[in-house]
Amino acid sequence: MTARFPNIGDVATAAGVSTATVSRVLSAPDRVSEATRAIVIRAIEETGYRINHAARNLRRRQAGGIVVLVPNLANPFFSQILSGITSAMATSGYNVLIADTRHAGDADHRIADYLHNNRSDGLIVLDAQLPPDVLSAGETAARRPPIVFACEWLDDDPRPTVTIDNFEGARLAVDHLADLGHRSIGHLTGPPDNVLTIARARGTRAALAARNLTVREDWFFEGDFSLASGAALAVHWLALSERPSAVFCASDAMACGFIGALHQRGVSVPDDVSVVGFDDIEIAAHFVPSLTTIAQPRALIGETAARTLLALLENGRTTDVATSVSQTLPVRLVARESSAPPR
Amino acid sequence: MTARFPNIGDVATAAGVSTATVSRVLSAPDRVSEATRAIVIRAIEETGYRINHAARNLRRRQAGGIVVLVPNLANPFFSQILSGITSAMATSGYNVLIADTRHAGDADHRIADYLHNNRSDGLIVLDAQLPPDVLSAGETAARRPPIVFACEWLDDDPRPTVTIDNFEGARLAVDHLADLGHRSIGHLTGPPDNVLTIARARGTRAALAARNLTVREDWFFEGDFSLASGAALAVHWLALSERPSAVFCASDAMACGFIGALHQRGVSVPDDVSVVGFDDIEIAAHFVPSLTTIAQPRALIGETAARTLLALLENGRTTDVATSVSQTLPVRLVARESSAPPR
DNA sequence: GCATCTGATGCAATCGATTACATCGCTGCA
DNA sequence: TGCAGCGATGTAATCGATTGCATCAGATGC
Repeated sequence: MTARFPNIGDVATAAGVSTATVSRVLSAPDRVSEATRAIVIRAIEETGYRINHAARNLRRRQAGGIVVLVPNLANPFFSQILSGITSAMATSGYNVLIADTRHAGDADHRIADYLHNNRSDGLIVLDAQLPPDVLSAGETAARRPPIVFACEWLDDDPRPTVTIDNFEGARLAVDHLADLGHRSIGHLTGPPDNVLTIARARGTRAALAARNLTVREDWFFEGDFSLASGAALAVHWLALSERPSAVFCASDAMACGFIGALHQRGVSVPDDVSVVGFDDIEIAAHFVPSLTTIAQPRALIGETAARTLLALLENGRTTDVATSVSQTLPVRLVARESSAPPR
Repeated sequence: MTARFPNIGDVATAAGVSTATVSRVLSAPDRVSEATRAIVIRAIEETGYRINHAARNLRRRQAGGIVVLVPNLANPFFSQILSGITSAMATSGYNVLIADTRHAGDADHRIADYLHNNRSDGLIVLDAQLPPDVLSAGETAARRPPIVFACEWLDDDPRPTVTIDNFEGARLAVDHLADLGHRSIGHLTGPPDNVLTIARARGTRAALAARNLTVREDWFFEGDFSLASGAALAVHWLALSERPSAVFCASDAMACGFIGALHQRGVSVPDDVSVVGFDDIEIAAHFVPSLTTIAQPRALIGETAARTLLALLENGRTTDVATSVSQTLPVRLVARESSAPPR
């Protein structure tokens, strides 16, 4: 019914060459004489030929795409990392599939499916809390596409990882508050088994200790990085008989939720309590009050992860060098209105 | 070097049947006797067989995925729509590719590539401001995969579109402010050639007129939906000799940017000026002050668009019915702290 | 002038799943 | 008994690009 799309054979006929030559013009232009190449390119344009990726991928025994496993697409923190990934992947020829690991529709078997070679050529994993059997570097790993971890990581895992220095970030936050004169500092954490939570909480404890400030367990509140959890923890904080004069939140979202809920209850930031966030998401600079936070180079994290994966893929095609590098990107403190000297 | 993955032939051998039967178990289970089906399924499990999508797509002459064109991945407004789309697509077998149309890496030719049938089986377009030749329903359209527009649309375009009632949303916002007693109401718009901008501005003007309130052109400010533009327009607003007592912003992001910048300059919301946003993004409820806004059913928009596209794809396979429906989803006002009676 | 080499190109097998068509065995009816 | 009909299954062509190997023309060397 509908006219067939031109295929490589049609181009070959139009150019008066064989399909092999057309294919070479597409994938290895150097192996074709300049004159022939020009003719073929013209024929491609005239026929309106578009390469059929399914056929190419089948023959090349590849999937043609990489998959990004992200814990929560709706979190603006991740969208900018995705931006960096897609930007770095744009010219590579690989498709970028994004899968929300916490999403109902994306059941476990679906994720496991992505881990299979003929579904994707590689993965960037932003969620290290997936079931261990899914991510383990175990025996079936040979059948799996290469994985690059970003933001989160698995302890003692040899695979390449792109992270920031979370420990240092927490130290910067606590030092900043201590420098302002705060002696009582609380901390809102992420989910307890999360590596980021652990690293940031350790950094917080270490920095407090280094400043000779007491580490009070009842000033550590367990959240989950979300706006809602920050708001919920504000209620717990208000219920304390003795409240810290400053709170370091393990994410900007929690910080915003926390400040918002305090505001609803007539508690003012930074007058009544100073707040420092983590991430420097876009809203941080515009929040009321604007949010002091630890900035992560989000786009750079994404780009770096993507480039590392591309290198792995390239490597896999040629030699079998085990490219395993861990890259730690810098964080910095951005001081804004939400932190001030205690009253 | 690496052991080959089991293919459909290996499964056939293991089960003692032909590849055709295995294929039928996979794609048309009804056409295989129950006994054989059980044997084949066992063989699939034993061999660890995974279907090769490249081969299937090649044979079926399809791309195996749909593409979502989104103007800005980093905007949280879109991420929830994407959530809805991926959720509705999860069980369909189609991959979901996300392309950021405003992103440097995604040049025009790349987008045009997606518009070609053998690159994607269908598109969901959230950005109606792409170059007209890219989206036009013109002569080459037959060679193109079906398109569903969502959020934004092209006027007089026959293709299916999922939107909300922007005109009504603007009316709700203005009526709310008028009900509170505001007689002078300004409006921050999106980019001037955007359909949403136009519809919301028309709704604003109509509602003002219906209330016998003057429509003052110097109280209409041109933004671009972003946080930064909201902040920039706050400066312009402050420069007015006569300021409206309320401002309706065409996006929550602009509203937050606007309020944040006013706060920096000592102007308080809602005491000095009431603000209403549009979208009800997650932060709206947690902002300081919490933001009165027009809520859009974001996940539902995504799901509806996805389902419409799936219906189109299904249709295309059987009959050639021109499925062309426009669906308008409801909006509602969420009153919060940022709007109050004028002083 | 002839053998050899090199670069360009063509031939044809191949990747793995699907599906039109053929086949086979069985039931049921005349 | 014979044959149509039907459900289940097998055979083999097919989708479109890639690539190992063969071929060929022209250049180079002796």
